[in-house]
Amino acid sequence: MNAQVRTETDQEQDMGVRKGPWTIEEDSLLDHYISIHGEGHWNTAARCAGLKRTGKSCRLRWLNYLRPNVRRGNITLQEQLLILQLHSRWGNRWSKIAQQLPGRTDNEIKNYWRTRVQKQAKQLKCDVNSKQFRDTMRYVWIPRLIERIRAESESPMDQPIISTPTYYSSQIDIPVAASKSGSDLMDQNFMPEISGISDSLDVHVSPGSDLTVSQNPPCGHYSDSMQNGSGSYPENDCGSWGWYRHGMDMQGVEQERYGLVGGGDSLENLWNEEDIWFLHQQLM
DNA sequence: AATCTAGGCAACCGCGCACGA
DNA sequence: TTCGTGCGCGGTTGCCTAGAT
Repeated sequence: MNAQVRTETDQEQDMGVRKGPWTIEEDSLLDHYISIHGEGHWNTAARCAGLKRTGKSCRLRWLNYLRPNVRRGNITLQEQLLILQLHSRWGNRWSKIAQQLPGRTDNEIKNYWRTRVQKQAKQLKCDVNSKQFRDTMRYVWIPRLIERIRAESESPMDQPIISTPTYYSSQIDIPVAASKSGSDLMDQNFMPEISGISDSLDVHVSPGSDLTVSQNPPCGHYSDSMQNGSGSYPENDCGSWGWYRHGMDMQGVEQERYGLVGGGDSLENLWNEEDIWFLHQQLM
């Protein structure tokens, strides 16, 4: 390293900047400072609050932990569903996705994705960006989640114990309250029979898990028609499922079988705006 | 009971953007 | 226009813990 180019890290070390887990005292100092001066100006906050932390570290601690109304743990089915859908639309735009999940942080959603979703991709022996994985998510997991949401709404006594009661108020009864069954959350025009598709994918979801695949076909088992393309689908503004607009067979099949018309991106329409808006309202 | 391993999560790092001087 | 600073974001790392052996 050029001796004259001092990095931020070098300077932090000189200043005795603390790293690692936050202590209760540090939390208290930061919380107290922000309660008086408000958010922002993180470097100033770190300095004036008497914290030997970087502004970045203070900001992160506040946003991910100290901030009021931060929800922790227990990603709900509805939230999982929304995450899957929004990720399909926006890709790894974690902060943008987090904005649609009140109380959730981008970090938490990112961790959820990496630990739960990517784990499933690993079990499938394929990449999260592969067509197989996307199809599995679309045709198996999302319908499965919707079914579970519907099942829970129909038998509220079976609902799991929730850590944040205010969130799980009666309004969580999504399908009933909005005259939409769980499956209605998915635009039927875009959902072929789940069984048929999942059979063709040779993928089965374990009944008791959210995103658990019980049979793991290597990607090579995937039918040629489903593997049309390179296997990598660069993300675009229309979502990480942008591959769908590239003349994939499934699009033609769906259009033929379900009468898709119009020039819209069929994955964009996997859920319509109303569905996404409605789910979002349930989470507010 | 001790050790190993994998999962989950908090925190850090580096990059890029916005903005003001 | 350039430079410095602050901030936000996505990617990565490393620690802690629970379960398996």
